Amino acid sequence: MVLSTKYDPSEVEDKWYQRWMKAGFFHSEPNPLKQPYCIVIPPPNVTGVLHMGHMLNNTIQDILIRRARMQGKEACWVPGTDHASIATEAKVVAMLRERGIKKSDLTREEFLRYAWEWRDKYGGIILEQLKKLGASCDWERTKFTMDPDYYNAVIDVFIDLHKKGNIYRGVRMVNWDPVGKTALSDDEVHHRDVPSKLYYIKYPIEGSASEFVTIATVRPETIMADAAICINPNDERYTHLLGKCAFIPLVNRSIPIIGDEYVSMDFGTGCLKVTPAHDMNDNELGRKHNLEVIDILNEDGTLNEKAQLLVGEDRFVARKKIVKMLEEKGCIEKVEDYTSNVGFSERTDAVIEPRLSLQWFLKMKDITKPAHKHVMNDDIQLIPPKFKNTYNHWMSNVRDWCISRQLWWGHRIPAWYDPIGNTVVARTESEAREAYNKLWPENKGAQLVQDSDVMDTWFSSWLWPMAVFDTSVFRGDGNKGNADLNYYYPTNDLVTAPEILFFWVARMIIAGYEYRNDLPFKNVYLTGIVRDKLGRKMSKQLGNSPDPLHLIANFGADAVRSGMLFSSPAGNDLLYDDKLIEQGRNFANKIWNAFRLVKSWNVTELPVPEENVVAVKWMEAKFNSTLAQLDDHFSKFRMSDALHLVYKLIWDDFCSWYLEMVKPEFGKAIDSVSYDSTINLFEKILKALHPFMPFITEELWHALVDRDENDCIIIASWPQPQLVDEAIIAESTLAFQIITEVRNTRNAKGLSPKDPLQIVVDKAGFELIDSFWPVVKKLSNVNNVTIAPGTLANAASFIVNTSEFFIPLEGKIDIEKERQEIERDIAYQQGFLLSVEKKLSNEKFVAGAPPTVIEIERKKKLDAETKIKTLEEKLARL
RNA sequence: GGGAGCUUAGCUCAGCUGGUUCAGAGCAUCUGCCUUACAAGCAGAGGGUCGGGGGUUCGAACCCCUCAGCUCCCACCA
Repeated sequence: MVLSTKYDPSEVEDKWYQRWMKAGFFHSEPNPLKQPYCIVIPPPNVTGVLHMGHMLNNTIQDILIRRARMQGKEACWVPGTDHASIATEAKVVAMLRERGIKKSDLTREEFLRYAWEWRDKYGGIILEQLKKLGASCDWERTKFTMDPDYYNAVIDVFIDLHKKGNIYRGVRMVNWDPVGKTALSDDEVHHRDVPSKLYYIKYPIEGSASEFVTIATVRPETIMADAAICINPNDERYTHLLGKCAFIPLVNRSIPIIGDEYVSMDFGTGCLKVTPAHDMNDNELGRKHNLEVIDILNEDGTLNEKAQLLVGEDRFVARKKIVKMLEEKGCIEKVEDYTSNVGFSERTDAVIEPRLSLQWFLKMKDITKPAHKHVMNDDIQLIPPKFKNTYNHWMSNVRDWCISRQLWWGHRIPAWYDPIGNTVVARTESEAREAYNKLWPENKGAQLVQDSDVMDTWFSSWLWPMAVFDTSVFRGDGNKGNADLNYYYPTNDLVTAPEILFFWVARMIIAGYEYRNDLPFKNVYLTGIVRDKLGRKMSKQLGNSPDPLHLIANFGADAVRSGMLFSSPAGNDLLYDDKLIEQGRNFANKIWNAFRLVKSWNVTELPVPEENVVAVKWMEAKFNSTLAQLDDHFSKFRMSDALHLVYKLIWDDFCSWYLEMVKPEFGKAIDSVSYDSTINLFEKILKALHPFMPFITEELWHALVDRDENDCIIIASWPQPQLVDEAIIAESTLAFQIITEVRNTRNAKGLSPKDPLQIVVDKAGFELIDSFWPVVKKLSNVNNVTIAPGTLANAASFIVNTSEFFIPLEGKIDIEKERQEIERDIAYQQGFLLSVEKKLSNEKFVAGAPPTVIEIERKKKLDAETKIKTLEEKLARL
């Protein structure tokens, strides 16, 4: 069999993914004999396509799941998608527009039919892409937040929380998108600095013809909605106006002049026009001072009748026109250039209008308490822990959650209204009718209309860790849940992005305590954002995001997975560079070639060479030591460090050292004992690597040894930690130093690696490594080690651990160069010695430092003295 | 404005309780090698006053103060 020198992942990856699926390795069922280990996927938007953020996030989840599976746990990774009401509705609207259909021409039912059609066609794409990455999700459990049972669960929650008095309907300021005609959550609003103007407008004071008060505003078109003028009560310039009234220019409506410390004295004129209907802060102020709310804008951003002026004009057109009108009236004192921070809709890019709107809200104050507490006391751990502070800050200042959205795609609010504004909340129209008739028997027969809004997407995804298993526990009827829920919940780890810590993570914790009185997961691993190598966020506009599927096609999923992880500490952003993926590919290739080497060996019954005995013992020790560190890294979610460890184990320890130690000479066979040991070690290493690089490890697992097709590494048992032979590792360090020194000597003297050399050393030096001599001889091509006291002339020499080693080299020594090197060494050692002596002669150090530290310093001193002595002798010889 | 965090090699970052695993890793760079597993490789090497200043301590990358720069989150002053 001829194997290519390059590893080709393309066939291998699809082949194994299919076999794993066929064998059902991803599927999990409750098993009382096994410990459950469960992750619920952060459900990607149904509209989504895989981007680099998903790649990182899901790679980490897959690593955790695969390792847990190998550890013998009942590993269950539940996949699914989120209906993402705003994003999906936007895509459907866009699709309809392309077909020449306007949303406004459709009925709700017609629109939803298109929406489902769309989701049936495109909704599964992202999950298929995850398969390419190797994600070992339990696809039989795939869930969608608008599956019928999930849909009903969301309705149940609304009804239950309403019954408990936690959901109410109220007039509140929301971020209004006048183009999308919908309320947006704060995260759907992006702020940008835009150049604008600050207009100074004069309001005449009532009862004093010549007196004015001047306010500064960027929104002159809203003056008709003013309810007051506010000054700071400490501002002596204006205190005399308190209690008086002023006229709004053009419309000549009288408004009171009030005082509040909210107003800053040094901004603008120190006088603020208060417009409760069109500004968040003014709204607060208005509520505080009981001001009238005058809403002069329509839902599309045009002025309405209440404005009296410019009715029907768009707000920005109105702004220009009103400025002109004010100028004509002489009401503008001056206009300044100004940069204001304006909110834009993430979806339509329209300027956000703070707007009063009748919305449904969830009271957050009480319901958040357990969620707050259990993160602060570490029942739920955030990783990295710095996010605890952020979480605390947010949970201490929660606002009520606006849960209604003016969209059609989503869970429709189960509220019905009669023509005079009475409201009933119920699961179905007939239940609503029944309830209504009971409450208002006198209105029996009145027309009931269901609220046309749907709920915020997060109001469904906050149930995710429970609802993926059981959607029947949200009715508040004491249902304790099914076997799945009781087995898998609480889940173990959640892997997600920090930017949705509040929108999603916190709310799942809230829902978990509300409906299960238990945490939804124990650990929250917050990944960083994937940026380009210049540190910019990846975005479509910049075109700086590579297509993950292309990367997988070009480099293989294993390379992409490991490449991403090479540089991704928890919570830190990842600066993506193709170099990382190349490194991953090179790594796969390295393993492949190690396999090719081992596979090329002829095995026969031979005596085991001395160096192989040492090599196997050493590699075992190295493996066990690495495994212990690996398990430690995993326990702390240090995934990148864990990978680096395995990388080093394979590349340095296994390939560079171990295989070179046992590798038979060209054309010669290997003994069966060494071969079996090598296979055994290789298998263990593949296991340790499998969570990171599932495909190549599975391929080699089968290529290395003939196995049954279903005897797979994916279900093989994770290696057991064993006692580490520290002595052999310590000895190897010295042996490797000697080998390196010999190689260096060769380099320096221009000697071919093919020419064998000799080493002469005294007894103490020889005994330094004892069992490793055969290894040293093989790896540095030394054919003879002689024990002789004293020094050797005409030889290169080096010092390892205070012993001097000589390599006889007739006529190859450059005396002047040697002298310089030795003198430099001596100078360094003397400086070092001086600092140690200084430390040791410091009485306070000797008195204060722990004995072990002093002992170490004493040894340093002794070693330095010995080295200096050796070096001086060497110098004298020249 | 409120909060959090960062600053260590050319780049990306480790460095856990102050002391030999303390100045590290990977990548990049340089030198020499197409040596029968691997040039996607092998063998080596160089490179840092741990952001500046001050302090605590026998001892500081690590603790405290201070200055400078950067990043993120929240609220955003009309």
